[in-house]
Order: sequence, then C-alpha cells, then structure tokens
Amino acid sequence: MARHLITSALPYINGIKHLGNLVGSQLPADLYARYLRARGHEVMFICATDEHGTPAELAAAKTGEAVADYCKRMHAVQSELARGFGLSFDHYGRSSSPQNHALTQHFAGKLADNGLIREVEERQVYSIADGRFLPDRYIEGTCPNCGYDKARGDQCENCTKQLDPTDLIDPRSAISGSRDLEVRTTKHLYLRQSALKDEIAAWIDSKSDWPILTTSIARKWLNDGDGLQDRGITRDLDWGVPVKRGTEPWPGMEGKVFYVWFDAPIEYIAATAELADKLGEPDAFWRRWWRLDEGAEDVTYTQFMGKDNVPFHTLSFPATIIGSGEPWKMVDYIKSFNYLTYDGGQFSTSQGRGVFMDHALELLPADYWRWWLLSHAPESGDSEFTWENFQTSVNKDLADVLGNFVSRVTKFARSKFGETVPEGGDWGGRERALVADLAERLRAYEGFLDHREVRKAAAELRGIWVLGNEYLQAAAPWATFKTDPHAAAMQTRLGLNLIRLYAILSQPFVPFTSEAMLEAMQTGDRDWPADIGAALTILPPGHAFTVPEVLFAKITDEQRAEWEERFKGVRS
RNA sequence: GGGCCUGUAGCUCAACGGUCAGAGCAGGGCGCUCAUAACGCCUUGGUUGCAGGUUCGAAUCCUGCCGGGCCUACCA
Repeated sequence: MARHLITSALPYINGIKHLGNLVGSQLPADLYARYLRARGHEVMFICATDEHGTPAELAAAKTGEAVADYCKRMHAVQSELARGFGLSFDHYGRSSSPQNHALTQHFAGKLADNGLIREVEERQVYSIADGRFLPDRYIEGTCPNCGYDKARGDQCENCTKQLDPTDLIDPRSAISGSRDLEVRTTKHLYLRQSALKDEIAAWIDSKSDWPILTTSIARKWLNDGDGLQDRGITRDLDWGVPVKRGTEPWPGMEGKVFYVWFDAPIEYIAATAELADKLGEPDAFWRRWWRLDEGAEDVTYTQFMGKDNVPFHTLSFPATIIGSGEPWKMVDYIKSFNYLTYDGGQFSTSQGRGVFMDHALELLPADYWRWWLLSHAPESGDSEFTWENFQTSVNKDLADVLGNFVSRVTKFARSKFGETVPEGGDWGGRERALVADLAERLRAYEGFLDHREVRKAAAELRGIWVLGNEYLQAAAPWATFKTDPHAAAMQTRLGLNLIRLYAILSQPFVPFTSEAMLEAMQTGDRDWPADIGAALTILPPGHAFTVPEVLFAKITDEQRAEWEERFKGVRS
C-alpha cells in the first residue's frame, strides 16, 4: 500500500466549465484517484475553485453581487456539478479560504526572508471611471501596426503584433469603454525566479518520464530569451489574499493582494488543511501529505492539468516551494493534456460554444460523458468532440458491448434458472482460457493506469468487456442448456460473476454504472481481483441477483440532431 | 518573428530503428438467436503529407517544403 497525493488544476470560479476543462484535469485525475483507491492505496485527492483575479471581480460586478458572495455561490454550483460527474475529491476547497490566506502569506514571508523578493516600481494604466488599474488585456484601442480598432493592450488579435498598452491609439477601458485613463506609478513584489533558474532546470531535467508536452513547455520558458524571468506576484485589486510578510504587515504594500497565480497552487496545500479543519483533525493530518519532515517522504504526488497550466506548475509554483527553503513536498509527475475542440473549433466559455457541465448532465447520465471523454482524452494532440463520434462510441462501447452483455447474461439466467446463481457443472478448458485471457488483459489495463495512460486504459477495458461476449458466443449456454443443463448452469454462473468483475474493473471510468451492476448482483464485495479465477467464483450458487434496468439507453439519431442544433450556437 | 506539438486505412487512434504498418468504428460476407436488431467469426481498405538524406534496415532519425494546432510570460 502506497500513499498517493493527487491534485487537479483548479477550475476558475468564473462560470460553469465546459467538457474541455473537465477532460483536461478533473476527470483524468478522478480516474487515477479511483483506480489507486480500488487497488488499496491511500489517496488524498484535492481540488478547489480558483477564486481570485480580475475576471472574478468583473463577473461579480456583472451579476451585481459582492465578489465574495458571487464566489461562494459559484463554488456551490461547481461543487454540485463535480458531484454530478462523480468526481471523488477528498476535498473540494476554495482558494479564498482563511487557510490559503495564511499559507500564501507564509510562503511570501519565507521568500522575502531568503532574499527572493524584490520590489519594482511600475507604470500601469489606471481607469478613473472604473476606479481600478487595468490589466493590459483589459485595455482596448486601435492597433498602431494594422489599424484594427479592437486591439488589446497585450496583443493585437488581428495582426498578432505584441503591444504595450501605451502603444494603442485611442485607448479605452474594455470594461466600461471609458477613455478616462491615465498612467500611474505603482509598486509591486516580484518573485526572483531568475535566481532559481538553475535549480528548477536541474529538477526538470531529472524528470525523464514526464510527458513531452510538460517538459517542452517548461524548457521553453526556462531557455527562451534571457531565460526564466522574475514575475510579479502582487496586484492592485481588492479581492484576493492581502499582501503580508508572514503574519506581519508589509510596509508599502497596503491595499494590495497577491497575484492569483501565486496563491492558486498554494491552495492545493491549503485545501488539505481545510479538510483537516472540517474533520476536526490536527495539523498533522494534512502535514503528513505535504511536509517531507512530517511524514510525506513516502508520498507520490501527481498533478493533472491542461497545457495552459504547465508553466505555472513546472516553474512558478516550484520556485515558490524551493525558494521557501522549507521541506515541502514537490510534484513527482505532471500529467498534462492538450485541448478538446468542439466540432472543428474551440470550446468557448465566453461565446458559449460547446457543451458545458450543467447541460451535459441534463442530457445524459455522467457515465456517458466520462466514458467518451476519457476514452478520447487529448493526450497526444488536441482531440475533437463531434456529436456523431460521441453517439457512435457511446452506443457501441457502453450500450452494445458492456450494457448488452449484462442484459443478455442476467435475462438468460433468470429465464432458465430463476433469480439466483445456478449451481452445478465444472470449468473446462474454455473457462480456463478465458481466465488466462482476462489475466493478461488485466495486467495491461493496470499497467496503463499505473502510468496514467488514459486512452490506452480505456481501450484495454473495452477489450476486457469484449472477452465476455466472445466467451458467451463460444460457450453458447442457450444451446448447452438443451443437452447439458449443468454445463449451462456453470457457464451462466461464470457470466454473472463476470458482471461483478466488470463492475469492479470499470468503476474508475463509469462509477455510477459500476454501482448499479454491483447492486444488481447484490454484492458489496468490490475487492480488486488479485486472482481472476478466484474472483470469478465470488458469487456462489444460490446467491440471489436481480436483472437491472437497461444500463445504457442508446442515443438516437433524433437526439443527436437535436443536440447538435442546440449547442452549435450561443449558450442559452 | 521565435518555439513546441502534429500530419498513419473513409473516421478516431496505436506502432516511438527491425517479423507481411495494427485496433475500434464505418463498408462487405457468414454464423448465432441468450440479449438494448444486440453478439461472434471472416473480410475489403494505407506509395505512413511531399521531396531528399543517414542506415544492412525508416512511419520512426536528419534537412527542406506544405497543411493543422498550441504557446510566447499583466486573463486564468
């Protein structure tokens, strides 16, 4: 039994996430967590909402709520959706928690003590009408290069030229449209990442087994131009973690907060502390996961994230931890994903293009989405969601291969032997061959999951399901029943036991269906099989079972057409 | 502009220097009838984007070109 710490990138608080967000971090992380728990390991699976930053403030302003209220409400919404998708977090925290405030301030204090913080005077655009400093991208104007009149302060989307907000002709606030802007001087803290460059580079170089996507992005940032740049870790905002040096005030930094990307990863740790507090446990409860000097030496830590998150997890957060000089647990493996695209284009939260978590659950049970998304996870490149592919895959894999297997076994058993596991007959060569085939495929399945190979694991699981259908076809209990009822009883008994086995093996992918299968088999024995032969005799002769409802109804052409139409436009 | 990833059967992908380039779906044929017209078996189908090069041997390594995607540090 090993100890596994697993974190999913934090979904931003600003609205309901789409399927692309889900498959890029939370869902594969959940798959891995469920698998490791099923194997008997001790797992701490952490996620949280990322609540700070300008977009949260603006989203709250739009609904007329105080930002704290907005975040509280949206956290509840996201939390409910996570439950709906079966995401088995041990804790779903909030980056705005008191625990995260304290820990973020602690890290900043340590970094300052170690000489890794410097103060920088900056000139930034202030909007008088909005009463706030504007991040570069929230300033709009005419591009001096191409004349495009909706260029943003960081870059012109039309000609892709990188810009400085002061380059813009006729600049205005993207929030209010106000032209009443001025450049003001403001002071900010910078994390001296450049001083830690060599240490971080050596650390990255030691991770030879990480996905290329992860290491290539890290190396790019480490080596590009002048190398790893120092990074501002404070902002002139109201909503966030107030800048403090540990528990002490930070002279000159009054009224400022830490940058959202500084406090967000720290929330992984703080969320674990939130859990301890919720359970009434002492600090040791969470520190044994995070402090090498307090019990975390034997922890394996895996992070899951979309590729846009990689720089922060390979560079900024490690810089924070290394720079603290304290023995915090660093990540052992970073699993990163490309993007899921929607019908040829991008999923878009702002444009409402694509399928979002709430709508997805209105249409179909979570397992349909979990299966499709995980079996098509964008591991090697971007992958595309189309309704046609979704319909075909789900109908074939879930309804025909798995669902129908359960259906044919239980209905046959009930009609010939009643609703108890039939007795009589002994295994022969065919059954032993099946066990051998299952054992071989199970080894492969476990290997893929151990290495977080999501798509391959899904393909292997499907192969395991197929073995059941192949066996039935070859054994043909409906035929043997006429000539040798004992043999038919044995074959049927094996089929029923296969259902229990499949429920256990499929649980990481389709947990709700897995539960329904176990319930139908009326068993609570969900031990991961150490020995397939033994696992297929757990349900003994005479054990009662029930015939479950159809596990997966097929998606009809009419449904597909309707959904295709409904989700191609703007979110309603 | 720079960098990274990617281009393999109609579709989605595997194979990451070495037996005839594999699998699922789709297409064709046969079988079965327990089952959600489901399942099983067999089968059609590829000059591995293009052009060179390295090697006994290349989808795989190198160079160039063409196409797709992403990143480029004050959105997160």
